[in-house]
Amino acid sequence: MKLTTRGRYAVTAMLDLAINGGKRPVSLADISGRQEISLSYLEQLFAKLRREELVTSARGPGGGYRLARSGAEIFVAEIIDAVDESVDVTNCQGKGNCHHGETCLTHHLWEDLSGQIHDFLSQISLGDLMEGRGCRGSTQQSDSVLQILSLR
Amino acid sequence: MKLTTRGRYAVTAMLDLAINGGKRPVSLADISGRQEISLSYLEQLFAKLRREELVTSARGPGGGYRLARSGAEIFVAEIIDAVDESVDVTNCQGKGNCHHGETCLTHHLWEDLSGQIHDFLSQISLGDLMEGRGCRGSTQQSDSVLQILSLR
DNA sequence: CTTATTCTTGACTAAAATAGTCGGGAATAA
DNA sequence: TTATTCCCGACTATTTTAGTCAAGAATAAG
Repeated sequence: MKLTTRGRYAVTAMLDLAINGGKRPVSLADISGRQEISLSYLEQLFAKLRREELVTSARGPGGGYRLARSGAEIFVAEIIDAVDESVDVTNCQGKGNCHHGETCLTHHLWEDLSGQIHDFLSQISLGDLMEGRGCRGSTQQSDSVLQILSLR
Repeated sequence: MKLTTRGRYAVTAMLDLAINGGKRPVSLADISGRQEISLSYLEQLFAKLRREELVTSARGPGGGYRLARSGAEIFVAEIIDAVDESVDVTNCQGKGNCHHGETCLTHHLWEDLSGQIHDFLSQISLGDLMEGRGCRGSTQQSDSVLQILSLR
């Protein structure tokens, strides 16, 4: 698992879709306008999201994308995995050129950290994010996400 | 906090220093040879590590670098912070262009995740890594790191 | 004192990843 | 029939990462 701004874009876009997608699908043009992400870039991202069956698409006027499942069943980790290619395993793994143990040890460190990040993001669904805090207005909101995210 | 291969290089190099550094300082040429990291690249990294006072240097023949503190007192998070410039805060923060709350929410998500990663890596010292598993030979080792890293 | 060693610094280059663009097409609802 | 929207591949620009190069300062060892 890799964490880049691409993953952020994807999660933001999916969250937009979860919030603004009711009965009608949501067009990428709408998401692009609201989230200020380049339309063509969104197209690239959603091609991957569709391949991973996180969204379904409908062409033509009034078309767009829908979540393939409910927001409560789509987790942040899935979204990131869909758009960010997996990390290339470095140095010692496979090649056997592990000189003194150090390389291998740090390798395990990164692998495990990566696992922890994955676990963390696998617990958070789009539904959780939707219930959480907004940006404008009140500072009161449901505690569900705040607990998970340990936001103050 | 950012996680890149640069951080991996730095931790690997520091671990090499922790293991091979006894009374005498360790030259970058040695680390370069053992860890197969470009000497000049190491120089750049150690310039930053020195600025953050994680290592001390000695010039001249027999010179090199030493850990500024004992390995038990130097944590992985410090090393990564020293070499990887802090992440640029994206979109909604500061600018106030937070359209519907979504942007802001994901922003918090990333911030909190970043905090969790930082906490995780702040608990692991070079000393912990040294006590852990090597690459060659036996699969038996002390449990200290294994517990922290939850390696099998 | 001389010299080889090693850090120190800054500028530069190469390669890779990321972000974004462009154009042509296919499906389809209005 | 047409405007809308997804679909797809190739292309470009920008940024980051990794690595190079060269000149110089400190210093231990001979």
